[in-house]
Amino acid sequence: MTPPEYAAKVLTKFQPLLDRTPPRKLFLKDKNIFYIGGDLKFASKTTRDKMDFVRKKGGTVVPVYDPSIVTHIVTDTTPIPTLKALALKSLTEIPDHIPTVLWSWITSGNRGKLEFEWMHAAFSSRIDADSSKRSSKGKEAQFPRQVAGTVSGGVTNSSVIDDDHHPQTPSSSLHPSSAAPPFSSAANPPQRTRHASQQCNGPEGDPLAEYYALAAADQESAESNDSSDGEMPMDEVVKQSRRGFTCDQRNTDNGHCLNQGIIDKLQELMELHKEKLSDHDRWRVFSYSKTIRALRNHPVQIKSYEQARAIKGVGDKTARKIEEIIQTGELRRIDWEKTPDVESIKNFKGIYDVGPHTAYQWYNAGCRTLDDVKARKGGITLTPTQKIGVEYYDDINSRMPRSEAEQIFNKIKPIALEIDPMLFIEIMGSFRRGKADCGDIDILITRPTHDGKTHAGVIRSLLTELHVRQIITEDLATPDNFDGLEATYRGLCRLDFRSRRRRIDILAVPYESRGAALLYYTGDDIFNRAIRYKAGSMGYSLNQRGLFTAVARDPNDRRKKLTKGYVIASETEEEIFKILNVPWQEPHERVRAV
DNA sequence: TGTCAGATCTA
DNA sequence: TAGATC
DNA sequence: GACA
Ligand SMILES: O=c1ccn([C@H]2C[C@H](O)[C@@H](COP(=O)(O)OP(=O)(O)OP(=O)(O)O)O2)c(=O)[nH]1
Ligand SMILES: [Mg+2]
Repeated sequence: MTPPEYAAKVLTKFQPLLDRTPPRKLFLKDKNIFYIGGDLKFASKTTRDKMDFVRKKGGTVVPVYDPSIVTHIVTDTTPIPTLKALALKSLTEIPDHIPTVLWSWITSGNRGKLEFEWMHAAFSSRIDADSSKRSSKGKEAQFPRQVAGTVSGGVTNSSVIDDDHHPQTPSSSLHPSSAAPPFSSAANPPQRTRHASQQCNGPEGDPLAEYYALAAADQESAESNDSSDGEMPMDEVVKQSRRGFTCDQRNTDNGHCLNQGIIDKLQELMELHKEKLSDHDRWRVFSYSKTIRALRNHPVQIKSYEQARAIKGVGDKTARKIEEIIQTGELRRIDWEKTPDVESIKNFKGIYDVGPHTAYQWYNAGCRTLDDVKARKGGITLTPTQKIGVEYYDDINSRMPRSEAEQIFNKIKPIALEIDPMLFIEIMGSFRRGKADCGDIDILITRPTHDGKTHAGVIRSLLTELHVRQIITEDLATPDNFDGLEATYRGLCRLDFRSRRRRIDILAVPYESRGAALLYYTGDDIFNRAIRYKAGSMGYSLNQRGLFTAVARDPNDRRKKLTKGYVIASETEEEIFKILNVPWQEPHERVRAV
């Protein structure tokens, strides 16, 4: 568990406490305090009293320093211990919107109203730090949107906004500044109807106590090796990386999200970028999805550019967008990206085996609707797979209840076991993650070799049998080798003759690869990419066969492997997690998609 | 400025 | 090899 | 789009 996660947990856990005291006395409401007492590892009596005080006044005590969460650092000690507590090497690394104040600032609230932060600045060098600081960054000029119609007849809609020339904010002249309603109305009301509950009391009445030990322990293990850069921590200096690995961070079980308004807008924009063709747009989607995930797990309402910017993965551009959403409730870039092709492209891509390239090809051939495609308008051609995709368009694009996936699997499994009772056959993907609905059925097959036999040949038998029984009805992609230990199959299947068609995938792997295969096939896809990325950053390579070391890559084309490397783990998921220093997560915890 | 996962199947 | 998909 |  990472420090921010502790913070998040604590924050959500004690939110209900805020309800008790009359609002006007809660002068620390919305303040997230990181308090630095005398001793880091041990919360002394007075420290605990102070924390209690903070909470009583509506504040939140954050047990671990995370600049994206903390609003105030309260310290009565000198810079050195303070920096140590923050894991920073210089006071200048503290963002300007987080003031470092003395305890006296907190108590000043007792006189009716908190005094100015600068009056209680702990360090003169940071006297200018101010929590009320808002973006006030150099405002970007406004740009007129270019000829709107340029792309419509054009070929490659790649969301061609070169950011240097067309900033995210289209001119208001085109979108007559229709004074949008303040964002607050949309995102504000975290109706606190619940009351403080019993569960909040930990040992000794300090509900945070249990977290200190955990956090401290975790700090050590996390910071000692997992700097997310994979570089050696040279000195004592631990610099706060802005990069982290998505696979390391579980989702916080946020019932409701304080930043839903922001998320909705960014998501809408992301969905538009998904329909574009260029690599640039693909990476934007990658980036936005990261931001959205971060916002989902963020326990605090984002209220400023600075606050947004403090979140890992949120850079200048996105922070500006968030600021716009906060201030106006709108995001003009959405209208910019909402080009006429988006809808057609989205529909075309719904056809199985049609991706961005084919979709635009057809669009440029004059197709606009599915009927156009069916009519082969513009002389377009379809592959056999795509024809199946058109025929079962609706089936393929609907998800099935978990129970149906289970029923189908329960038909398939006995058939497989009849072929070879020693088979290991499991249902994977979203089903294994416990999802209530499944986009398809993913089946993993392998077989122990203790008795000197293998599952060679069973894929052929199984597929044949499933066809005969009309469980599998169409093939989409058949294995390279039907009789090997490795095979991937894709097709359509159905529970019975009156059921919808469902997508089915079968993966067979050698027994030694079962751990890596389980890991891969459980996903989700984002989690896989993240853990593989982490592996790569640590000098390993991870795929469905195993975790490899010493994989040499072509420096010119990094996708090309020069050496296969050596397997160092593949039989269990656990060993792979362990080596990669990824906290163990059950399948249902490996959800990263937004 | 390069990287953001790594593999299989099809045409 | 590129495109689509897992 | 973000980050090293
Ligand atoms: O780009 C991808 C897609 C999928 N997978 C892995 C993870 C995923 O869990 C599994 C099965 O893929 P599928 O497309 O079936 O996803 P799912 O997680 O099962 O979700 P759904 O319910 O949409 O099928 O294959 C990847 O590693 N990368
Ligand atoms: Mg699936």
